[in-house]
Amino acid sequence: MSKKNKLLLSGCPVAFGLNIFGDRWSLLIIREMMLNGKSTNSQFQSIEEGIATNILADRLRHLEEEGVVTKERDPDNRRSFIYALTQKGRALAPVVAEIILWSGENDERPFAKREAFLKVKKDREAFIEEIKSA
Amino acid sequence: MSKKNKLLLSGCPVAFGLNIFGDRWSLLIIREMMLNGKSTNSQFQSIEEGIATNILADRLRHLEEEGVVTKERDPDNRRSFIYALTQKGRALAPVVAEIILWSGENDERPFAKREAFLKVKKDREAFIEEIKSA
DNA sequence: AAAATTAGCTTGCATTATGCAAGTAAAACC
DNA sequence: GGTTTTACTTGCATAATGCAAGCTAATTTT
Repeated sequence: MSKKNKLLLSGCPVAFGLNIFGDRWSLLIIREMMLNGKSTNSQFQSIEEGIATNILADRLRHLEEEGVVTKERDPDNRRSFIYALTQKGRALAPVVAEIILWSGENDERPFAKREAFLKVKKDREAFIEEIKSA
Repeated sequence: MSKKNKLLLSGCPVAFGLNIFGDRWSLLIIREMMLNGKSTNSQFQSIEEGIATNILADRLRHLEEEGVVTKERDPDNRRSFIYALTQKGRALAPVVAEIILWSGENDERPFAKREAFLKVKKDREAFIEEIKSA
């Protein structure tokens, strides 16, 4: 999402959001933080869908620039950085929750993972609250 | 979204959704159908952000293949096609609603359009119901 | 204290997606 | 019958993504 195209200039809220997380990877990185407790570059590199290291670096930089995540040295291992969701980033929990709900209702593939779906479906508010108060 | 990459094979619900609407344009097309009553190729071509005609054709084809929209001849103008959201497509209303809410809370640009945000914020359920029962 | 390893990148290059302008075909209008 | 409308497709330029290798700093190992 390094392009400065017209999406930026339309005042539309959908376009605004897409400019920040509307690409192939950003929401997957955010998913890892929200659902799987990942927080470092190397942990993100191991995400199942396989993100290239240059793209990962670009997306983390972008999310940081947009105020969705923070980047800080890990005090216990100073060659590592810890990425964490900001309040603005945690506020994306309802978006992630609704995507999970929609996909859970529509994904008929036998290998579809339903754990997250069942959790959100059981108690959407608890799921969101858990992330927001993290 | 014509790529057959690993996102398809991860059983993750977030990845499943992204494969269907996680690109720069699909949700904008869906937005036009949900919010602005647009339904034909030429109407989509006039969306403010400016989509190329080949990309538009590709995305409409993909959304149709995924069962999000239907494509039918306009009986009143047989050179035109009418695209309409399926039940599966209308079920994306909560996703769109949450993106609008998040953006509305975070978009500080002076030219940000707040109409949709205010509407969803005032009564999220009514907004969703209006789309689902359309 | 050197050597090896870990972590987080960057770089160069191939592949793929996107964007733009022009063109095509069928239907409708005059 | 000629022009316009509608929905595309095509060819080509530009940009994004993916892949493998390389680099630097911090840490661990020997």
